[in-house]
Amino acid sequence: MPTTSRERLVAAAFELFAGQGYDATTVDEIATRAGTGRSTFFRHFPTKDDVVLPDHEALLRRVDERLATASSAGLEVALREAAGIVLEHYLAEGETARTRYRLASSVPAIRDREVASVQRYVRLFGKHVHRWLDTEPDGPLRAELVASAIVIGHNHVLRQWLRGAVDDADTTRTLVDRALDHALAVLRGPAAAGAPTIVITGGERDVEQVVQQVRAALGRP
Amino acid sequence: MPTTSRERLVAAAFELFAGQGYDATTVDEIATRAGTGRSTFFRHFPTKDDVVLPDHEALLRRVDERLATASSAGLEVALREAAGIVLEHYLAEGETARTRYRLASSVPAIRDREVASVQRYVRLFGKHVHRWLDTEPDGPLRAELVASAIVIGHNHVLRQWLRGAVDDADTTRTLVDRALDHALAVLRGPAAAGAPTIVITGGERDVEQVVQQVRAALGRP
DNA sequence: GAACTCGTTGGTACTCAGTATCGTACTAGC
DNA sequence: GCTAGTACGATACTGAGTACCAACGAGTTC
Repeated sequence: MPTTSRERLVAAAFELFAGQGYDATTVDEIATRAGTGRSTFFRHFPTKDDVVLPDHEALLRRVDERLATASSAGLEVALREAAGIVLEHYLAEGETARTRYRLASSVPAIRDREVASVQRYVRLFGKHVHRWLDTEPDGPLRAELVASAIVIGHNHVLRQWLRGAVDDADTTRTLVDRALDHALAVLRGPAAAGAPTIVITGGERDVEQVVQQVRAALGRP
Repeated sequence: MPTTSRERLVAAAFELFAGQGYDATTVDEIATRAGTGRSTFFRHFPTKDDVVLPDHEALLRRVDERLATASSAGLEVALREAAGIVLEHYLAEGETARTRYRLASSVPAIRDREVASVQRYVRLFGKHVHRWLDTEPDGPLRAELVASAIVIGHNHVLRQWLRGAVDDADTTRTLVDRALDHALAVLRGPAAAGAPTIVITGGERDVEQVVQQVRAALGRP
């Protein structure tokens, strides 16, 4: 079983971090346990954190590619699928992702790195959403809101899966879809200048019922 | 003018960072320029970054206090005022805040710290919004969305002021108010289970016009 | 005024992350 | 068999952050 030194380093790091904690573990120990030199560690990972962090670069690239090909009509689908790419990556990682999550929950250094990564996804989504909103009033702000809403919706459900509160992959996918309904409502509901914008989410969409609700909501029938 | 050593350290750090860059400046240099010892630096600031970062602790505490006293009816007002507390802090800081912004824009280490700080505000807002949404469906997710939307709206305008794109304080306040309209729309638009929830933002709220819009939107008149 | 706190400071020594560099072993291709 | 490229190990260095101790000055008490 001659795994690569990179893989051995990752395995050793996960074991040591779990066993004696992140701060109490030195890069020297990780390298020694992996049967390699300290130089090799830093040749594979720029910092100590990176050995347990996922490869966001590749993931961001794939998300970027999916969003870049989105047409105006297919924007929502593209956003959902882009979020799906990330979700599927984590689901495929399985237990590794969950171990990392527990680590990030207890080690501030790793948590901060993760937060910074999340920000990169928000910026990426924002870049593309902005392309579709740039003619609209408050386009840049709304693009940022939508992008962040999508990432939050996705991560909200992802965390449930990482914690083990949800275990089934299909259930997780369904929940993400529902969470993205909320997120995309932000996209559909611009604050128009002339005619008001109306967002209807959830429930049965019986016209007369909705109309009645509108009359009631506006207060003066 | 015997300023405290803490103040001298902050001043020295800003000067050196601006002059020769963040990475090229050592804590030793900062301490020497401030006419103090290296020990004194770390006695005042836990890390090198912290010397130029704002005192988020105090700010978070004040925001927390404002939100804690919010009644159900005054929730939106409380959220706006809480955001206002942060805005006023930056406006009062003036040029210092702008210098820090330029620093954070160019130094990844500082930018990451700022991103982590922003996350703390989101969590704080989320904690309080959650109290008001916990009976509603998808309360935790919606609370997170609203909290993040408020912080994004606030920061979106704040950044314009920091960059100097907006210079007048009153204009900035007005823009934040408008940005928070978008953010709070997320709060008002829950995805109800039975009856749909309807969010109407912007424009004239003439009932018949809205009803007509609803009929058109739902497609089957 | 001497002794006694107590908070602020400076100095020294240490650990460890991260960088730079050099020599070496292994492999591929000609 | 030779060479170019690549992965590796070892060493030495910088600088952030920690731990500890000794000194100084301003009260305070006897």
